[in-house]
Amino acid sequence: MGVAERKLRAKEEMRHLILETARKLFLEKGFEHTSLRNIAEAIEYSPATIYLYFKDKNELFHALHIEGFQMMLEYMQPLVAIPDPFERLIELSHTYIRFARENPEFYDLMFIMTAPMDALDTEEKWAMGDQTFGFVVNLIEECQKTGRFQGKDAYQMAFYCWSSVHGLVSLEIRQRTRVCHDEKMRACLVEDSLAYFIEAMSKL
Amino acid sequence: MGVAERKLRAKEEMRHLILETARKLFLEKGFEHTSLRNIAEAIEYSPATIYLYFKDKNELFHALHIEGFQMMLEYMQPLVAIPDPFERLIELSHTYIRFARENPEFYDLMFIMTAPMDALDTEEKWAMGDQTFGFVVNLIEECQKTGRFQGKDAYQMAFYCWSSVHGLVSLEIRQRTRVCHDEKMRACLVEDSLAYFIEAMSKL
DNA sequence: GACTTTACTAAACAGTGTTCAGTATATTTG
DNA sequence: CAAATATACTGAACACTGTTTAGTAAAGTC
Repeated sequence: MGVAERKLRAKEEMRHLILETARKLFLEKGFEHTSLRNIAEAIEYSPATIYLYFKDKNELFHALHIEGFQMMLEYMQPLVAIPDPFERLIELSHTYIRFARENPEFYDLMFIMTAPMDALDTEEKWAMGDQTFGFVVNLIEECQKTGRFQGKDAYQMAFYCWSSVHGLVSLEIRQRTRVCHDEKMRACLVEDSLAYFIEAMSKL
Repeated sequence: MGVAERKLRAKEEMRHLILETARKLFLEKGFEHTSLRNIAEAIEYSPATIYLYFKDKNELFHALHIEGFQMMLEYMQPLVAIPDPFERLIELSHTYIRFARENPEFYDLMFIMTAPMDALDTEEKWAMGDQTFGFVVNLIEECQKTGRFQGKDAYQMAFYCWSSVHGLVSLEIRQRTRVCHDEKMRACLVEDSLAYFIEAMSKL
């Protein structure tokens, strides 16, 4: 019978509504300044209702952080057109930084905040991160076929690349570029450091 | 007259008591699970008293994060005995990681959390970070005198080094090393990546 | 001894995430 | 169709949080 199916669909729609409203509010006012009560008010339901669709706030964060990875994937789409894997790796770094800068709240959620990770059970792995990371590993392996990164472990190398770019971006997002007094220099601190990274990679 | 001096001393002692108690509780239960009320209870004063010594919670965090930099400085002390600047740079990286691992809460406060930075006024610079960063810049300049990093900007290079090591450490602290399923590999993910970084540095 | 300053606090305010008993509606069953 | 059950939702409470303010009691000054 179609009743059960309709109910299931309604339940999923409600989940979606909560998620989209949460995302909208988070992007408008930031994570720090958005509460479950704000979200509940926006969808015109009681706060308790949210708990019928998400175990707790961390699980809501976790669901949103999956959306973040999908967004990131869209950013990365154009990269497939670049034939040379090393050039693709360089462009990946630039795109990664651009994603972080254009979506700082999402970047925070995906790679800095603890909340979405707390929603994972102990010993449960980080599926979204895992999948995305897999692409980088493959890319490194492709680079190795063209003679680069010889004798290096692709997995290890991928982590190194990721952490290098994350280091730059996360310092900027969390305001630590304020060590730099010169405003002009601060603006290109990340880009110029990335240039050093790329130079280093080309020599490895 | 000695009355004013005694009062000033008492005020400073009280500030110190709050700070030390806060530090103790933060290290015991973590920042997330320690409130101003907890701290007030521990020192057997009312929560409102804390506001006579600190503008708000962020300022307390800021005061603590200065203590963190002093702790870090102590970690770095033995490095002065290393004559070669590049070797000193390498050892600095290792020590930095060791500090982060042995004091994750402090590392978080110093380089990841936004709270202590929010305590700074707009356009006010980050004094502690600035001072510490200065040492790295000097170290890079010394390296340049021995022929390394030619044609690179020392300041820019220092930021690149810092961000590289921070990237590794912050991913670990904020649980993103969970992308790695293999527990054994995960344990040395940071160290092995650091080895790649050092190799890259030696070729720059 | 009266006046003022200082150090402190009780209580409230406005918010947070979360739980649970209860209700109204929708669906299924006899 | 009526009774029983299942579903979706909520009001109100709980136990917190950071922060402010009016008021108090002691200490210091004149």
